[in-house]
Amino acid sequence: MIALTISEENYLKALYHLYQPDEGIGTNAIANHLNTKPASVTEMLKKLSEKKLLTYEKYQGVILTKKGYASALNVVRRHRLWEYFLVDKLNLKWDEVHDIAEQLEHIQSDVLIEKLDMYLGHPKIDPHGDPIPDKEGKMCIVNCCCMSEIKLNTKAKISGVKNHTTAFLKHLDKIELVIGKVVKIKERNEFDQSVALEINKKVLHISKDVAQNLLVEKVK
Amino acid sequence: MIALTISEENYLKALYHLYQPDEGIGTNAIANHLNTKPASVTEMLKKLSEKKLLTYEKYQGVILTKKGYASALNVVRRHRLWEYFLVDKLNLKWDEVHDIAEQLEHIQSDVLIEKLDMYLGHPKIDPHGDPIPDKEGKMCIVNCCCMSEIKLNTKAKISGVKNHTTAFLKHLDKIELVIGKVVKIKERNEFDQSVALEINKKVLHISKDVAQNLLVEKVK
DNA sequence: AATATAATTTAGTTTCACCTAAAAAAATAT
DNA sequence: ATATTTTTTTAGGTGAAACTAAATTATATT
Repeated sequence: MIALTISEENYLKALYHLYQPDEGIGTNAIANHLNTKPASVTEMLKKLSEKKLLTYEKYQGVILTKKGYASALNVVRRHRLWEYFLVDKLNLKWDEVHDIAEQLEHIQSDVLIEKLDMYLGHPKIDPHGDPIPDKEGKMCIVNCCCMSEIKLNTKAKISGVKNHTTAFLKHLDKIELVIGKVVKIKERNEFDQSVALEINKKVLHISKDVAQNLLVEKVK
Repeated sequence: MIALTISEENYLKALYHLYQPDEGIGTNAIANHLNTKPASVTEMLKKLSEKKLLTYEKYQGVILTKKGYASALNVVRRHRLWEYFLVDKLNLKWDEVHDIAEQLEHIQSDVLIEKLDMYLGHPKIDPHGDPIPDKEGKMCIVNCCCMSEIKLNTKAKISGVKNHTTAFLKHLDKIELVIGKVVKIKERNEFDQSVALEINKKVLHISKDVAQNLLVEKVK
């Protein structure tokens, strides 16, 4: 594998996250995701295309190649392992780790990552409920769906978040909706799409915005 | 404190390491230390001088200001804490950690470093025997001197290395001269400045180059 | 003190990753 | 089908941090 710049890695990661089946990813979407401008994206796509990390044709949207996908997954792996480390070993809060992991993910050293993975005990899921790819890019399938799509009166376990912003994560802490908690969906309001949950006999009302960003797993 | 670029931090660190009392540091020395060219150094010195991190006047050599010194020490602190982490927690070998720590030292997050320091138990000495500055820049005085300057028949404990290259550290591993080992200086050869050591009744001959790069502490 | 050598600085380029403004292509609406 | 809007690309520029080559200043030697 050729060494990539931090920017290149960030583009690959963005493409990984923006991927939708049967859709090329647009310049605007990428620019938006990376807080940059479409013109800058076009340039970078040309470069990455020359490196065979993605297939790019003018105006056609972009798709990662096998090689590009593997590189992207590798960045994701590093990011999630570091997040796990920060929370599990250094006791940082789950809302504090994203920006730090954004930096740590770019440290170049395969040995480091292998040793870190070993030290952490080969974790499979990061603190936000996202799966951690292994060395070969394999990761467990998280059998989850969005809280706003689940049927009434089902029991479900909070298994992850879609939104990784500090604001959202802090809000979840405040209402004590942390990963692992088991809830029962009691009511969905037509008017504002808010949801009523039952947690240990108590009722908790959450807004549509919260429900839409929560991932849950059905529980028997 | 203003955020510095990786390059700026590397220059400050170089200046810290190159410091000699009553001497301005020359452009050539810096360029050499950073594997760059004197012309590039001049440019950077101007920039750092504008940021009040050092005092610079054309052709006069350069000296860190209080502010610059503090920033440099902070980089050194981060570097050494990460080295400690890599060896103590991840079980990397002491000759593998330098390049990785060179990258990790630039991660920007005060919280991270405080948590890391706490997690490691506030270590005072890194795996190469160098003192780790605390948050305020204070560090313990390592009362050591060069193996090639020590008197005959003194007992001494290996306490650090001057040379941090992989080649040197691997060599030390091979001859089992690791930090903490207690030796007695038995003989110094006029001819090649090589040194004979006694370690547990056995005799070990080390070259001038090894002796010059080993730091020792006298032992009663 | 004059000259040779070494160190340092200036001037002019390069590369990377970004930018703005304008042009071109594609998608959408009338 | 044409016009409008949106998306994407091109063209030209910027700042950071490096570079080379040439000029300048400092130091060392005779």
